[in-house]
Amino acid sequence: MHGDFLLGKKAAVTGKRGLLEDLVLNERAQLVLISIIENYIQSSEPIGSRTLSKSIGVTLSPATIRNIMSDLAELGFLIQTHTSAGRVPTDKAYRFYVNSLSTPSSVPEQIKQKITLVSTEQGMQVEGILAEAVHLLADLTKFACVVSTPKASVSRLQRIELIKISEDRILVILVTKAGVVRDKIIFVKDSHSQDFLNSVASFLNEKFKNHSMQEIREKIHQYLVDDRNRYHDLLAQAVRLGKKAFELNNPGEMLIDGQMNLLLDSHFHKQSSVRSLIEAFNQKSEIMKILDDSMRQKGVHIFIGIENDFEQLQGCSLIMTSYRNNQNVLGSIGVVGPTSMDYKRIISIVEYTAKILSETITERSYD
Amino acid sequence: MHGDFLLGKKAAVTGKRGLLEDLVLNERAQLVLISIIENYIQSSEPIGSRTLSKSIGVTLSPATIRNIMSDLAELGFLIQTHTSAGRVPTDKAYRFYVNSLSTPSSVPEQIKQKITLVSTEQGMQVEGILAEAVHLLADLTKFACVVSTPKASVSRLQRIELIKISEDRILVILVTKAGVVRDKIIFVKDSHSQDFLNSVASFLNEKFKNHSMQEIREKIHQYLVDDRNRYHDLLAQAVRLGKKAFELNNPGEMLIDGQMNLLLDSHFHKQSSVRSLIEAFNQKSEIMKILDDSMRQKGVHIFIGIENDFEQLQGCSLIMTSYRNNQNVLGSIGVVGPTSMDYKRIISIVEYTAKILSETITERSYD
DNA sequence: TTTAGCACTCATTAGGTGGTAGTGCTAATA
DNA sequence: TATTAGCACTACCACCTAATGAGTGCTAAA
Repeated sequence: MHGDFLLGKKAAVTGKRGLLEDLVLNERAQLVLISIIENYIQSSEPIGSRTLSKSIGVTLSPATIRNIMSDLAELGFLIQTHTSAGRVPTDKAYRFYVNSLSTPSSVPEQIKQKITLVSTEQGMQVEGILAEAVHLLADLTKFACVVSTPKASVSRLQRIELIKISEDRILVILVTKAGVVRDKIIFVKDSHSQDFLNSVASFLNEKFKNHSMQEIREKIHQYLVDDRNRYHDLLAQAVRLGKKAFELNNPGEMLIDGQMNLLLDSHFHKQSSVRSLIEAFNQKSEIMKILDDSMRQKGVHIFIGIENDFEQLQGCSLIMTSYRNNQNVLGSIGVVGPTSMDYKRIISIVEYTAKILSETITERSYD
Repeated sequence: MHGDFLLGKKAAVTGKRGLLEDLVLNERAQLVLISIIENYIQSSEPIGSRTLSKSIGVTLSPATIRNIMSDLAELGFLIQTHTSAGRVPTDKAYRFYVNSLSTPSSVPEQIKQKITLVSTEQGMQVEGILAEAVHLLADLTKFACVVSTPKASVSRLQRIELIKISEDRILVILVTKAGVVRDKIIFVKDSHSQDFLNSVASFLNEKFKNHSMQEIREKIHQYLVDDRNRYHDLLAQAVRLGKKAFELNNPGEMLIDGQMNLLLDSHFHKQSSVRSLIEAFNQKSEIMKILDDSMRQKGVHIFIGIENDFEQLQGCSLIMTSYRNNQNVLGSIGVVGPTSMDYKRIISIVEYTAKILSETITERSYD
């Protein structure tokens, strides 16, 4: 066998197309591979040597290309759906392709103009802004898009308010630094006066402003186990109410838009079963995990095919990135599409949308 | 022609199957029609005379049935997809069928047990409860389901609260009688003290408790045009803030669940284009209209095929009903499915779910 | 190292066949 | 008169077949 000839000399590695890490292909092989991928992204038909030899810039006979393709297949970049069909890029090929996109392409001015969020003008809350952003993204990409709402546990307290609305119910309002307002109702056994609630609230505000919900919960727990506080009545009551008020009842949520887009995407039907997709979207928790993961890392995060851990989504690629305010990373936003998506375009759109979203939310923040 | 023989004598009209209004079919024709419909609902295959002659209770030869079918077709209850195919019910037939379902069938105990809302236990707000209800409904019916959130304009004020969260921002909390909490942030030019906001809030509470948002807006408008109030500073300020606070910024919303279910329904692919469905769900406003309409009427509301005004949904049937608290109708909930759905079953499930939802929300109300 | 040529594979398409489920019509029957 | 049996006819469907064409791998020549 002579598949070795693709293994580039050092010269190849320093070629124009920035090669990364362990992938070593000579320049011509790269050209062919990228050409196949870009063709396939456009047509979603298997690419044959003859077709390629025409569309590729360099003059190479179909036979030569066949040799190269054959070797690329052997290295796991291409597969055939059947003998005598053209070749189709594998996940590995897309990974190579995405890595080779060194300079992120900028968003066309025309699309930039479309990426604006008008919900702020209508005095909408953070959730409303996120809903608009994810809808916009779905509209531009024509794929399914997801966004996670700011995590309650990491967000820091700007203000808490307790409002008596009936004898046994207290409305708790939490405003976080990020400008998110959460309300919930807690039920109490004995009635409290509004005055009392006010002093509890101001105690909690004073004590916990700027602390994260997580921290607050821990501190309250401390108070509760600390015996000495039992004797101070107001404090004890305040802490007890505070415990209820800060109890996590809002598991991080996510918004989905454009699921249906996937189903009429021609690229899509060829590779993934509709049924598993539906299951995937019904079981939000798994997608949440992926969103959470990409919150922790900077920049755009790309999962191609099997690279994500969620089996039902392994026929898809995910492009995720985080959004933030001045101070903190708040959540992430991204798209779910076929592995044969137009990465260049989608990545740039996701990136730019997240940027606009971040700016919009920063305006709303109290940091 | 002898199609006339289906036109029932008066005797037929008083037959067991309750016939409504203008539809006059003799008993045997009804039996055949209903039999066809029920067969088709089950199999979603065109029904032929031979098949029917076996499955139907009465002994009728295929030839006789053919005669009846031919006449039913002439009257617009059946169509053929092509010569020599069996017959398929039209919208008119389903309408007849639904009307003939005089006694609403009860929900099987087994399903009743599944229809429970657990979100209340987790201290969730009304929106959370609605989300759970619509998800449940989608799960049970395997169709797409929608629910409209309580209309802001008709809901009545329980309590308003104004909270200063920064120099130029005030958080407005509105609690309605139905237990819905709405928050929004308003921006103001000059800073107000919290004490001032408190007196404004208590003024507004006193003045407007139990009034609908719509009424409140009108009254505020009155105040503003009434010159005399201008000289009373507190009042004038309060009214100005109140105007901002009560401004409608929350257009009635709706939640959708289970859209994807439609796409793998076998009945469905046969009749409606996926594309128009997707458009339908992207353009929520039209579905909102239908939900609004069915809020105004009592009981379950059924739109079969072309009976709804929204072109994109005319391949579907909609089953809608309202939910309420003790005092008011709040919104509506329902399903969107193929015209050949199992009406008996779906109607009863929608009805029962709405009942449970109403009970759950009533518990949350302040009426 | 590249290319031309050739034999081969396999999906897709079009045409043809028999079987089947359905119809409408007519004439016989109860 | 209402019902039924019988028959000719239609159209879909599943199956086969042959032809087409895009693609491959291999080999030998340039």
